[in-house]
Amino acid sequence: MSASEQTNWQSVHDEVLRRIHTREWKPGDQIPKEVELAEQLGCARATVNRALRELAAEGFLDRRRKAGTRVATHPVRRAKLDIPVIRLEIEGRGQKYGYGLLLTERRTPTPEICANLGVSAKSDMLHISSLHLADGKPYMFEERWVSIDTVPEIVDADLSKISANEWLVLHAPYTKGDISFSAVLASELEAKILRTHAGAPLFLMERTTWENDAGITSARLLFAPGYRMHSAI
Amino acid sequence: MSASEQTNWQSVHDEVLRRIHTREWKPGDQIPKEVELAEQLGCARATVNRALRELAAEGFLDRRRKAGTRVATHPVRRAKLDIPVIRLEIEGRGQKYGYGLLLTERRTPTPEICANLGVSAKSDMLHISSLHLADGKPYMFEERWVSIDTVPEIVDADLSKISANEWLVLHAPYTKGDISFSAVLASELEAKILRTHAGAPLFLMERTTWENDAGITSARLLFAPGYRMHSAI
DNA sequence: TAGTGGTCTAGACCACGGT
DNA sequence: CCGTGGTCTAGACCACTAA
Repeated sequence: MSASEQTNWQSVHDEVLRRIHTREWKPGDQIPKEVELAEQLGCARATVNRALRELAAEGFLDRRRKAGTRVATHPVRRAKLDIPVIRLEIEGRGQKYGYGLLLTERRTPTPEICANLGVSAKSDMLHISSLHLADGKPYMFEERWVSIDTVPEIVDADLSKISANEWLVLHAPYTKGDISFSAVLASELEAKILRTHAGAPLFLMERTTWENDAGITSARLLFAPGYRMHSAI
Repeated sequence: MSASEQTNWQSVHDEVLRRIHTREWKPGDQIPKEVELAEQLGCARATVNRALRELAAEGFLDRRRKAGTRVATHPVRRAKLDIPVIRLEIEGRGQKYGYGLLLTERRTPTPEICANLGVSAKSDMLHISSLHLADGKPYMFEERWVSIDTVPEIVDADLSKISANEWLVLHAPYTKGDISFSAVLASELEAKILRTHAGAPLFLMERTTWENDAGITSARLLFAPGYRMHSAI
């Protein structure tokens, strides 16, 4: 405690976390106010503030003006999922990335897609199906709709060379996005594409993005059997 | 720019994000250094630093000493998943939470659990099966192993009243955790418990936690068909 | 209304890492 | 080496909110 030489915000962070872990401060307990902690630990209040702010963001503390800082009673753990471009995810594991464009068509969207993106049924959209491979094996089947109204440049992109996902990342930044995960059964067609059998359990990721309420894209990403998404908490 | 009245770190954050979104600053571009931005926006360098630090944490910027700050070329999106206690997740949606303990037994773990937790095959563990309900319907089936060596107090807990998950949150804080998500098929037993049919696609969440390399618990959480986990990005 | 966290400032020094 | 971000400090004022 007082004997520590280094008094940077990280050491304060770690010290507070230690006291929580050792149950010196229990869930629900009020901890000393910033000024007191700063005195105890021999640093400026701003330093303590930085440490406690991060701990609150990590879910370990609840802070409220006037009420003080308390150890979270139900430490909501926040898993941070990095959602990289698929190519980088595969290459990052040392596998060879492959990509195949299966279909592109320009047409009006299905009612479901309209609802997702919040666009009219007459929207001009690009429908893209593609397959991503890892070491030559099917890895993920992507079905995507892109709003041509919002991103007109997409019609000039060569989507046989660069995946729609990657093109969009570079050319159409979004301001808002939704992502969801679930489990589904492979249909006949999906099974064929992913080289598995109908009825196999597939991990499904659905993403929709907007630029200031203008729908950009809605995608359905179906991963081959055996896929696991993981993270540290 | 100069006309803005409010110059807090959030306005700097938003202004920089705006310049990225409007492609005034494109992926890979170097942006002005902190001192320059502080001058431009009429605030202290610390304020700019705070804003840019958050943007870097959000994945929009890459920052390196001496090399300066650049717009991220592949904006890795970070989805923040809140992993609350199941009871709160259900109650938070306004549904009635129910819980039933199916089985507890004290025994040595399976080889798979040993591998997950990194413990010996002779460990003293508690094996717990339970079912969580939302509005009376099966919601999640939990199968959990808890190390009695690491958390001896668990044997005195009344797990018919409080779920092991919730008990652990209150009494056994962890320092490290893994979480993974995948899709599996329901077995006969699992189908019966979740009141569905064998072969249904189920969303599986697996969690393992440690306290300084001492394994605490490993859990397999099987969600009823139709479960979707989602998040904003 | 008063106490607590939230933030800003100006200045300083440090640490990393291009050149 | 030396420029850039990373951090600390002391002090100040503000904003929220419990009492």
